[in-house]
Amino acid sequence: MSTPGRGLHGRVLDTLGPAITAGEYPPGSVLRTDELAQHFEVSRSVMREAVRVLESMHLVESRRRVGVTVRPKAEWNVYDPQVIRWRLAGADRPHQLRSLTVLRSAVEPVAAGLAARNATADQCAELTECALGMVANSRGHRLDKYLVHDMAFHRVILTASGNEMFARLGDVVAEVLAGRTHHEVMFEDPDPAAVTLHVRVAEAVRARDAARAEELTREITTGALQELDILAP
Amino acid sequence: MSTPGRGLHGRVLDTLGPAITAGEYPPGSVLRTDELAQHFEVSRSVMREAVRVLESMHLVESRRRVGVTVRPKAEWNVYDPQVIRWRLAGADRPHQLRSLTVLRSAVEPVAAGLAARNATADQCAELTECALGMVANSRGHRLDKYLVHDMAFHRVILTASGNEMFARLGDVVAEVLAGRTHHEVMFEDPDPAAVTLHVRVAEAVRARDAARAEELTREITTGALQELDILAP
DNA sequence: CAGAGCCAAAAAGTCAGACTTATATGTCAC
DNA sequence: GTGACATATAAGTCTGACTTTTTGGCTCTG
Repeated sequence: MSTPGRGLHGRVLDTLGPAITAGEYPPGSVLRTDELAQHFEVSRSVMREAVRVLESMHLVESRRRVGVTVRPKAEWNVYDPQVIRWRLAGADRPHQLRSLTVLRSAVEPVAAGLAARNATADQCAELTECALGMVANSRGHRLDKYLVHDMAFHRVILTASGNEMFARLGDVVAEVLAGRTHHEVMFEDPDPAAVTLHVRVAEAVRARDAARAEELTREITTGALQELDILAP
Repeated sequence: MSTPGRGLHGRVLDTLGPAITAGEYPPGSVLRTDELAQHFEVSRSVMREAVRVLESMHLVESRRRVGVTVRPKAEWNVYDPQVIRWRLAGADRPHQLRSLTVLRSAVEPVAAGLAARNATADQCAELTECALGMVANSRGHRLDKYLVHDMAFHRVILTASGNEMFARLGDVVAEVLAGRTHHEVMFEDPDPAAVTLHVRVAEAVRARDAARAEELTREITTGALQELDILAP
């Protein structure tokens, strides 16, 4: 998923990015390129490249005679996959997870509706395959295998919608689902009702029933939201 | 909105970014840092910074011994405001506009529902103010003033939802609305029905009626979609 | 004492050149 | 043909000198 160590500047970002998104340097903090370069033991050129990347994510702003200032959270490019990963790895993971789940609840139903209209035969087949895979691994503590099919299912839906903006959320959704399985409380087998819903969505898409696909997906995402409310009311 | 000329590397990006997103360099094309530096008449350090930014947007990939290769469109960070702006300014503007409008149709209704739950008194007031501003400028070719209130209205909804991911779409929606007014066919006064819907959304939010706010907003975004279908069926 | 204007320091920005490192590709022996 | 090896190439890194912008204080004046 991630691309660790793609150059020295990447190594710097791997620790500076998480530090900033975790609020270690509060908004308004001023950093100096030279000091950072010394601290990370890299040349100024490398440090400057790293700062440029942070700047393009709107995490910081670089101004002459003042330095590199951390921007308020509200201005960050929260859709940048890198930023999302950093935040999911940090302290406000729960908050981030909730935000993303709400986003899912808005996007996925509409995407499913579009998928019912636009999915190719191959995509329909892949969808049912994923759903069957979920069913097959829904009992007996096979959470890992279940997860693989679950992620694939949602990715296919988003891709099959035919909307590039939706498609690009595949990674995000996958990360949310993985996070739920690995870090949150999910020891037991998945909810059978949820599994059934996935199967029915696949059927609806195959049957080109957009309204039903949308409604069923809405039930899935609503379930995901409720799950969060139960964990952290 | 944009930040023109924030350094030499920014100047380079202003022409190289649009060129890439416009497909001027098709996916797989190989660029060389040195050649680019010469072409733009900047030093290699500056060019490298520009490349790093493009890389963080997943527009290109830089590899040793190979060069800077343009990535396939499907991998671009299409949520990056900068990328969105570049694409809106380029050839696939219609396509981008459609994608964004579909995204709006998914997000805004849910955001409105949440706004009805979470909006502060101030935000409710601001919302009605915007709606009234729209009404006041809905007749007599006052499209510019109407647009200002329209953009503000949707921005307030997205912000008041309390979801940071939704809030960050304020700029995008504003740009879509502005685009529709300035570049697409919209000589006449706005549809009176749409104006009324905005007023009713404001009322619903004030009345804390989430379901109604969501449904009314869905009608607004559906209208926006139909508008596109009429223009380019 | 207030305000305008000026000066100097500070930090980012830019450049040029030398050197290092990874790696794609071609070559040669087997 | 296959594997090991050599080579060329382009990115990556570092350093040091120089430029530019901007801020904050200082002075001069009314």
